[in-house]
Amino acid sequence: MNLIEELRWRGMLQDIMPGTEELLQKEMTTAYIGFDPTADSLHIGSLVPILLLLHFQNAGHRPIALIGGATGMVGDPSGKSEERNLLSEDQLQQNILGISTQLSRYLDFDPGRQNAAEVVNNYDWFKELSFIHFLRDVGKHITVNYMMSKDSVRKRIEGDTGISYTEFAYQLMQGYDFYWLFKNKNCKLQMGGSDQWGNITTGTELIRRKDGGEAFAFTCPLITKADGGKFGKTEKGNVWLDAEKTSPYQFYQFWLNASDADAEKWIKIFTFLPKNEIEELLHMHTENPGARELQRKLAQQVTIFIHGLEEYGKAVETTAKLFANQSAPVESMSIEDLESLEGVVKVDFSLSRLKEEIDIVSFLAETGIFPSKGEARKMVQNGGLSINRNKVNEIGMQLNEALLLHHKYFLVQKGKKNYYLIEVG
RNA sequence: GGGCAAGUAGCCAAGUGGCCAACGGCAACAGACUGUAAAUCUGUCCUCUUCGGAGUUCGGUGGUUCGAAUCCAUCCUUGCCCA
Repeated sequence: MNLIEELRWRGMLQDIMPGTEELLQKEMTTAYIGFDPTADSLHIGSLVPILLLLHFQNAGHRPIALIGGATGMVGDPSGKSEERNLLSEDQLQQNILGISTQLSRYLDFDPGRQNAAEVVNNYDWFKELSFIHFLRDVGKHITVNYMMSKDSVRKRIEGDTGISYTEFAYQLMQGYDFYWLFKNKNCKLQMGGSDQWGNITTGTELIRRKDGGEAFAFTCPLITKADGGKFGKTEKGNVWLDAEKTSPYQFYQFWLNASDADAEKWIKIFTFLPKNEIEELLHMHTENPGARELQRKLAQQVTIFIHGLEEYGKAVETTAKLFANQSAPVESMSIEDLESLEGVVKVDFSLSRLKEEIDIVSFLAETGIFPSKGEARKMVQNGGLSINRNKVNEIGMQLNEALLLHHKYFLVQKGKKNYYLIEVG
């Protein structure tokens, strides 16, 4: 299977320009994908582009990850129904740093390799480009009519929020990126999410008109959930690649909780498992979906890829302790079990405060598990709270030392899946 | 610069002087059912609360009124048309 066939099989190919496949057969090709510095860490939404670059590199081609230091200052209108707020320059600097560090972890930069990966920042070429030169060298080649026909622009023009000149010009900047890389890095291919198609084709158009050059592109479908929800969100917000923001345990849990339909698609996209192995897994899953082997494998592969084998091991262990035998009495958990729960939110609580006898609602608010007593109360009244595996049925329940596990801990559950370990001392 | 229209909770959206913390839908969270799944049903969903209430909201500011999301003035933002 060549690269394109493989990506097609994995469901990672949306649009592709004619000639792209031939190009990839013919020569070692350089391709790039852009990453927006909208936060100081990548989240799992950016995982797909990273994986694309890796597949690309594994197929013997040369990947470039572009960080949008310049374009991030402007804002991409694609997929946005409203004008965006600009990030401060300080914030951007921080984000660029965070993201480039992360990217370097996942791609192979070994200079001994002929197709070693590279990270570039488009600020490096935009900082020297004056507005006048940009207008003369870039703007002159693309008509407004052409720019307006792009989906991202047209939606905003037809909608009732409008689009600023700044965001309108965004596609020209991205187009220029492609042109610059084409000229300076012999980069002939751009990849990206399907929402980038319009921006990408502005680039190939610019290369053609300005230089008579031929450039190529393909895009990957945007990841969706079968139930129509947003991909990559949990009750805690985004799922980040940064272990500080989303612990490996929480990361593992995210994938483990994938629905059957999603897991079937995601196993192909988010793992590098070969076709025959995936087909076997899918078969097993159809036979017995309740075993959730597919979700387990998916979570395993992605967690190992992002956080490594060791962190994966801890995540599985924690999962086993918390979920394997949920009806077992909480006493079956040893003090070691509790102490080694990795990635579960841990909170310290004062023993003297506990000795005063504290009602459950105040306790939940004071530990920060809930932002206010009102919210804690609502959750308890909804039957959504357990302490040491016992559902709290009474709003006025008092906590005291006698209830501590191993004289030291409370295991608090918010809903079924969110655990907190409170250490009292 | 002139004319017209619009701005309501995370989003969409109803309300057009008191019965409005504001109909409805989506999203989100929890419960039941299950497989830590989906679908379905139920509850919660501005903030705080001693669960009796209290406080702050309907682009901003000022005003009319016993009383304003609703009326008036003015400013801001956005769209459409004209110059």
